[in-house]
Amino acid sequence: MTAAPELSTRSDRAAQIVAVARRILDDEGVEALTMRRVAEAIGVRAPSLYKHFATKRALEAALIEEGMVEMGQVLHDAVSSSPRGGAVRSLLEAYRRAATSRPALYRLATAGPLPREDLPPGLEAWAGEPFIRVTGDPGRAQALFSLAHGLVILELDQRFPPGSDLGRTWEAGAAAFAT
Amino acid sequence: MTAAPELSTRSDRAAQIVAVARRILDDEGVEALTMRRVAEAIGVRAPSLYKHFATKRALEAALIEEGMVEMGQVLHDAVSSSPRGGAVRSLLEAYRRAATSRPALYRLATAGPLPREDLPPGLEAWAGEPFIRVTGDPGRAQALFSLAHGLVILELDQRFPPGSDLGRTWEAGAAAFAT
DNA sequence: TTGGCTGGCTAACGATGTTAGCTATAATGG
DNA sequence: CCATTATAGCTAACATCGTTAGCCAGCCAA
Repeated sequence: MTAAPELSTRSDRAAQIVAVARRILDDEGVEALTMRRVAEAIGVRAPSLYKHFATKRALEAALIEEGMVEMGQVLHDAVSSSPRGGAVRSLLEAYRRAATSRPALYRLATAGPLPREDLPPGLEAWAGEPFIRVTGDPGRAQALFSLAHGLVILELDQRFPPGSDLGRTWEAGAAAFAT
Repeated sequence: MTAAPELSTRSDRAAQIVAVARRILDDEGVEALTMRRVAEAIGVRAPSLYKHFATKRALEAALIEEGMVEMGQVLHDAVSSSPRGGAVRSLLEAYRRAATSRPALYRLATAGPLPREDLPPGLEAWAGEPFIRVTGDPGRAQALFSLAHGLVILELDQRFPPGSDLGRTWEAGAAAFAT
């Protein structure tokens, strides 16, 4: 219910860099996201990017911020419009769809430690709110988030044995947390 | 209950390389695991390693195999010796302890796609068996595994907000899946 | 006019995985 | 017992990566 936090403001050039990086990430995958590749797509040389982002990690943080905003919005919408008693399922469905439709960004945003110092304060909490709304309890919220993330990341990485019925797997997860 | 599958056999040198790589991984973290670092610790030059492992990924696969065997053994033991009705909790506790005591190996073994072609057949299924024993259903087993993995990886990556009571989070997860 | 800021550039560094090509030693077969 | 072949090391090098140093052109304010 809380309003989305203030997002970072960027110069035109910086915004363009982020947009181009995002397109490369979505279209060509995470291994294509190199400073030289981003620079080339803009029509500039790699070292020039460092006039706008101190490090590749900082550029990634901008992408992570974008990903968290989109994901948070999707999840807030999902729980707001969920049918009576079906909030957990709506949340999990929305989570799965949002993550698998931008797999590289999801991975970038969730693998490894969060660069919290490069993210707007409050963003993390805001994006996680839907889990609290749906469970009513911080411990249960974090457990449900862990389940959702585990399901998504294992699905993206094809860690389930080939031929697994992932629909049943997600359903079993939802059933465990349904009220 | 199934017996552990046959493991890979290696020459003395290959086994030594894996052992050294494992020590570096455990003691110095994943970013220290480079071909040159491993070679140096053995007293050899990096290109010589390629006489024993075709690629770094193949060496990592050997480490992943080791990790899956250790983890599988721990989980099998945990469900075998679990008190009546407490199998889910025993399994989750064992999973958490085994993963967090070798964080770099756990990450290596679970981040990104499995190099299935470099792993002994049956190992993956054997390591996952305890989840089926405890849930009685493949869908629920995969969901419980997803929860365990999500909890562990988010904990290792410090993705939970600082100050979180992870004990409560794990307990909430166990409660959702307890029979 | 001058001085500094902005944002490009080239050249280069060090690290990484990996390959090519050479060589010494060990094993094997006639 | 010698000849050959496989094993396992070596050096040199390559391409790619993030990143830094140092230079310079243009613009804007004092």
